[in-house]
Amino acid sequence: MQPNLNRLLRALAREGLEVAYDGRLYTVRLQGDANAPPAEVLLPPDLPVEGKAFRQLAQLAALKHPGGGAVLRVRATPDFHPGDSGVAIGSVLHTQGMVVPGAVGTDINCGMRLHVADLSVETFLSRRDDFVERMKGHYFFGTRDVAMSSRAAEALLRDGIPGWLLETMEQPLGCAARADLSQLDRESTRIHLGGALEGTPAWAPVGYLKSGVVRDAGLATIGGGNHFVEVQRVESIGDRTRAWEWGVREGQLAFMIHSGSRDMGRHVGGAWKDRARAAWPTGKPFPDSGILPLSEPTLVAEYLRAEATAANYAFLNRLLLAELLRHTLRELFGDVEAPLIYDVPHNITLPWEGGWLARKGACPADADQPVIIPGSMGAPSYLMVGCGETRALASASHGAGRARSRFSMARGGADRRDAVLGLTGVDCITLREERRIEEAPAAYKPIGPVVASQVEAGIVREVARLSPLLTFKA
DNA sequence: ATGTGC
Repeated sequence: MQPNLNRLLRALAREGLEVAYDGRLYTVRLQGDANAPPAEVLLPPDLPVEGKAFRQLAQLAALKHPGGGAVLRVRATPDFHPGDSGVAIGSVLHTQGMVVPGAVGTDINCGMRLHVADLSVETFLSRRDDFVERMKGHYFFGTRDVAMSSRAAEALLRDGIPGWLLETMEQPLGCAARADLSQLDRESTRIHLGGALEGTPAWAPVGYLKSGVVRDAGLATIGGGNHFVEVQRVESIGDRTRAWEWGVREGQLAFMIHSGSRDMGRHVGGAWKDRARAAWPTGKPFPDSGILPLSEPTLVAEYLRAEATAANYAFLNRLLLAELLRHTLRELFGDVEAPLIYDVPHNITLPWEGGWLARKGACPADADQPVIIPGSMGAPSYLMVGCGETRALASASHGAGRARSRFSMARGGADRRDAVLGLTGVDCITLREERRIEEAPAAYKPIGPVVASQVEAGIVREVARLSPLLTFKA
C-alpha cells in the first residue's frame, strides 16, 4: 500500500467516492449508488494513484440510459490515468444493450503492430544514417506515395484489410505497387480479427471516395502524442516455445508501430460525440460526467459500424507504415524477410460475452493471443501472451501510462530538467524538438512494475522483451 | 488522440 493512501482515500471520500483496497485491487464506486457495478483497478503498490482517474472510473460504472441497457462491469489497467474527455485512459467497459462512443473516443483503433526482421543489429546499424534519411522522407516529408483506387478505399472501409487487398491486387497503386501483395494477404491472419470489421464507407468524410483515385495525405503517417515507429532488438525471451511458434528469436532486429486512424477516427468519433448528445432522450438530464451511452438498437448498430469504418482505416495505416519500413530495409540490405508478428487494437469496442467491451487504452488479452505492450521512449517494450483472465475483462495495459502532463514537462523546473537528463542514450528522430521533452522517459510511469503486476495477476505472460534502437516520432 | 485552437 502506498504511504499516502489513507490521505488519498479521505480526499476521494470528500468528493463522494467510496474506495476499497484488498492489497491488490482497488474497488471504487460513487457514494450512495449501491446498484452500480464495481469498478476495479489493479495497481502495484509503488505506482502513483490519481484521484481524477478514480472519479472518472466510478462515473463510467454509474452510467445509465433511460431507454435501457446496462453497465455490467468496469475494470482499469495498472497504467490508467485521467482522460480529458471524461473517460480514463486504461478503462475497460463491459456493457449489455448499450454502447458508449466516449469510452473509445476519437482515437479509434489506436493500436500496435510488431514485425521481426531477418537482419543482424550490427548490419542494420552500419547503415543507420542512410536508413534514417530515407524513413524521414517517407514519414515526415511526404515522399511515401500512398494512393489507392476509390474502389479499394471503399472496400477497405467496408470490409477491412482483406477487402482492400482484393481490390488492390487488381489495381496496385502508389507504394502498394511495390509491395508483395500475396505476403500481405498471408499476413492478414496475424491481424486481430483479420483486420476485417464491418464498416460503412458513408462514414468517411464527405468527398473522400469521390474521385477515381484516393490520395490520402494522412495514410502511412505516425500521428502525434505517444505514437511512434521504433526499431528494436529482441533483448530476451520469456517463453521459448511460444516465441519459436510465433517466429521470434533473441538478438533479432524488430520494428514496432504505435499509431491509429488519424483524421478518420477524429471525424467518426467527433460526429458520434454530437450524435450521442442529440440522441439523448428529451427531458432527461444529462449525466454529470458528460459520458453519453446509446441504447436504441439501430443507433447502437450504426455506431458500431461507424467505429469499425475508422478501425479498418487504422489497420491499413499501420500496415503501410510497416510496408514503407520493410521496403526501405530491402532497398538497403537486399531480400530481407520481415514477417508480421501481430497487429492489435487497444482503442475499440468489440463483442464480448453477450455484450460489448469498450477498451480505451487497453490491449485485448484473450487466451493464447499475442499482446503488445509498448514502452515509453527509451524503455523496453513487451510481447506477451494473453491468459483470457475474465475478472480483468481479458485486457492488459497499453503501455506504462503517463505520469506527468505534457504541460508539466514543457515548462521549466524539475520535470524539464529530469526530462533532459533522461534523454541520454535515446535515439529519437523527430522534427519537433519539444516532442523529446513532452515524451521523455521521465513523463511516464516505470513499465517494469506495470507489466509485473499483470503477470502476477494471471492476465498475461511474457514472451519477449524488446529494447529500442531508434524511435521515429512526428 | 486530432492537417489540434486562442
